[in-house]
Amino acid sequence: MAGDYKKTINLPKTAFPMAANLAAKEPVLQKQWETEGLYRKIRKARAGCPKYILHDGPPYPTGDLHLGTGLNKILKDVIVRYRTMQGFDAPYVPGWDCHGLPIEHKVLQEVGDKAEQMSSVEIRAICRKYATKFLESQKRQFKSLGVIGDWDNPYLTLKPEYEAGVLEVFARMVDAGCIYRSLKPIHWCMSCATTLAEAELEYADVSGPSIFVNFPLVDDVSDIFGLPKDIPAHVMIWTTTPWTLPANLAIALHPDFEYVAVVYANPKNGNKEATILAYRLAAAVMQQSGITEFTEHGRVPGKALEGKRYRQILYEDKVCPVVLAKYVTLTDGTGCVHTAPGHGREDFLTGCHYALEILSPVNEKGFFTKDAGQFAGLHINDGEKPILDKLVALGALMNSGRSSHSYPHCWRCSSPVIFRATEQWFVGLERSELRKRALEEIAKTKWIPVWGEERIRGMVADRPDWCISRQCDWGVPIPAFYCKKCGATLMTGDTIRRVADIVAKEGSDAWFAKPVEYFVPPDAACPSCGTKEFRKENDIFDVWMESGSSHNSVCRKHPDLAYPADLYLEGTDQHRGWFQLSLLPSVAAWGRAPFKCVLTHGFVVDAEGQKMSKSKGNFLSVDDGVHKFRAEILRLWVSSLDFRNDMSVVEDIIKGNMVDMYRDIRNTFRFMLGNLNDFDAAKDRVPYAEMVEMDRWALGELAELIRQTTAAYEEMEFHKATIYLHSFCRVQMSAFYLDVLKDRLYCSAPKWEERRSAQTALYEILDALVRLAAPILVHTCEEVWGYIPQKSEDVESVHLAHMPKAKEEWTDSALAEKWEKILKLREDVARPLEELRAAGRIGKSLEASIAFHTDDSEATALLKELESELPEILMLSEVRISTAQAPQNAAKCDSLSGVAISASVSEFGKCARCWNQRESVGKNAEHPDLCERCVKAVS
RNA sequence: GGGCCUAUAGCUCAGUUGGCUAGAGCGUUCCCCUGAUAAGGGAAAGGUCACUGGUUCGACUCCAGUUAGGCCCA
Repeated sequence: MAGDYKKTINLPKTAFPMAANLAAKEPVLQKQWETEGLYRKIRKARAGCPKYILHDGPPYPTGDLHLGTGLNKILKDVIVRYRTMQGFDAPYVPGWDCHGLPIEHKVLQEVGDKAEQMSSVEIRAICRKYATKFLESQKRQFKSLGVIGDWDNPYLTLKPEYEAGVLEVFARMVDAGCIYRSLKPIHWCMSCATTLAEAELEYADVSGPSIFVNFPLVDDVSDIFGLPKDIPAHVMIWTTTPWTLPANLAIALHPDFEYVAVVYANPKNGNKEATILAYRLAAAVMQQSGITEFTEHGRVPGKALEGKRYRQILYEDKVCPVVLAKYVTLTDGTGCVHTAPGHGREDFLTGCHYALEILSPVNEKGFFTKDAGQFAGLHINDGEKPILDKLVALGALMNSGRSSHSYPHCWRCSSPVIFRATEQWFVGLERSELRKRALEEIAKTKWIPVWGEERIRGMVADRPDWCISRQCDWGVPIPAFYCKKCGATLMTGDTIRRVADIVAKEGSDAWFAKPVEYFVPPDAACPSCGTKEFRKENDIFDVWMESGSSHNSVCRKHPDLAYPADLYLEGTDQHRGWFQLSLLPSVAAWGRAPFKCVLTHGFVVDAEGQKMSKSKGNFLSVDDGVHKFRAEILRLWVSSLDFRNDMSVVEDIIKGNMVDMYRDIRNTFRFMLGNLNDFDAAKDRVPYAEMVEMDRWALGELAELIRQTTAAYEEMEFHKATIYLHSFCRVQMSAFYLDVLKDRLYCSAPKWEERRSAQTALYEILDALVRLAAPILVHTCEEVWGYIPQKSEDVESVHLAHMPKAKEEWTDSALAEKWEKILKLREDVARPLEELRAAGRIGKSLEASIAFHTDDSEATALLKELESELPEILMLSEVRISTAQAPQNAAKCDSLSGVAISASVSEFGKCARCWNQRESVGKNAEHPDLCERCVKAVS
């Protein structure tokens, strides 16, 4: 009876469940790793090994954790685990960037009006609480992704020792001469009374005035343009910020553009006058100003007008120069640019070039100062009208309208920001050749992808000096002292280190809580006037200075880490952010880049490729991702993408493709585990040379997989590693090798050599596969590891194990070549079988018989050589080779020229045990329903 | 507006120095198996290589531009 024979075959047996049940299993494994202290065990196991330092870029602990931040951590985790398994000591110390405006802003909002009465120390305490709360939430989410690291001891920029490390870097930068204090126009929020970094600006379209103003020339230009001497000449400018006109100190022309003098009758008084503007814009501007009758005179390049003086129209006795600047364009305005060095970045540069005053007659709340003369005391928003009125009265306002353009706003209070010159601390890019040295370090660093180098190079080459002052409370103080008498600055490397020592013990709160005497060296005197009384600096550091000092506070200080780091890995937005602002302090303080290699990834975007944001409603947090897909699926998804591009989240795709992909890999593991159930690697292993050829082929494929996958990990091309792993499970294993192997595994007697041969191959494959996949499928591979009967490496966790190495003997190119042909042949055979199946004549391929028809001697020779193996390999009842004419319906054989294939229903009896249809069935008297092999197997 | 980047089947990716009919896996459709079974196997359909020009005997590949999207900056 068939039922009886079923008991005699070796069906796979394993407790490894088919259903992953990740929702339940992931937290259990994560908890287990935590309680068993896996991270510490790994450190211990790899102690003394070469280090591989991936230095974590600190996220900001506020709001929901973006899935992209989770993706970043997953990528880091894959790298850390891979390096660990390659035998490196690869510690991972995660960190958080805890200070800064966003938290302070939120806290101040929550506290409300009471904030006015609170001290800095009190506000900072609330900020600390806020940061800690979100940090813990983010930590939990990162851990839920299966990311391993020193979660119990992360680095936090708010810890005293971290803060002291920032000051140490700063002290060295001061020693190196890179730090200076200067008046400089910077983005300023009038309502918050603070400077703003670029990152703290939000651009929005605003509608504002758009005016054209004539400034009367003092110097004579009649010869240049061929004008009558008696006509007063002007230069016409255009501006959308009339309130900056009191600060006007120059008018900039492009040196090469052509300028003309236009003569017309002033509509206000009918007087004939001339004004200069760019030739290409002249007619349009005049017509726009409602002047239809005018004549153009001369045509000279801007450089011909350099140094000509004009009168600052708002002030009787002020004379300013015409200057040249290459940033002047002809897209808007007149080609003559109103220049206020105290109110614009380019204006400032031009001002520096021409040694103009950095005039900024506006105070911190936005009111004109006495330097604005008649406008003093007015708020700039209220000053617009008086200014325009005066221009009208003077007949200088040629045109006045409104225009809409993009304008920066404070991210904190959303009010429009201005450029205002104030005293600030700067990192000077030209000091101590910082820019040059930074560029050299960029060239020495490996950038992945390569265009990252071009990107950051451009940014560093063009960036202005770095303003590191912030007028806030939540941060590390800039440890400067000012003489109470003369205002001179006292700040040296040594005074800073003195503060750093105090901060290391007491935290930066001390600066806000203790009097200045606590910090100033006992005998310090003002370098300028000798006074011994000082006041403390109120400004704190830009947070980038803090996170940019992590190379010192973390890499140099942490016992597990090292400087420089092997790798920084963040999104490509950090070329301007953390990468650059870590590079500058590191180069200034220690003379080299803090990293050897920088890897960047794209962003997580929605299904349409649009960026995810809360306002669009397409935002996904890490928690959302884990709940929807589970960490393991998310990890597989992240690993399957080419992360150099943006990655779009399509929920159905992740749920469909990734879950299917996961299942393929999981079931491959399960099949192998089930069939190794009775295999004792110590006793039953078959030496390579004695293995069945197909099993040797499988090991050859495994060797290739190990090579390819390892190379992909090495190049950090995880999507390739993932494809190789999946494709191996799916194509080489499930669709072919494992399918064919079933007969041998199930139907041989348990101890037969050919069965042990197959098991040997399966054992090696399982052993290698589980490690190759472990950096990605951290939970599943750990689960599999627990089911492997005799591990080749006696460690409790797969994450303590090493990456597999292909044995040299496994690679047999002649064998691989031969089997490549066989696999092609298999595809050719499948088509005629499909026809039989469609006709309802066979079900499984074992019921069919195949005949190769050929008169080609080469093909015949090859087929003859394979004849005896082919029934097993192709899972057929019988394979015949015929030199007779092929029948009409024979199928073409693509892989062998001159060969046709015909399929027919086998006439042999079906073995009741192995279900093969073999000639030998019925030949044995004792077991008339068995084939020859099965007779042996049951005897 | 400027710098950098991306664009190949429904999805994720290959496509070497320009060279036969552009590949793979997944998904889809149909079929088989029921001894991996909420598994497994097979077959088929699917692409104007974003678009437009140019260079070339020949372009997915090189060049220019356009469109869409991303990051950074104004």
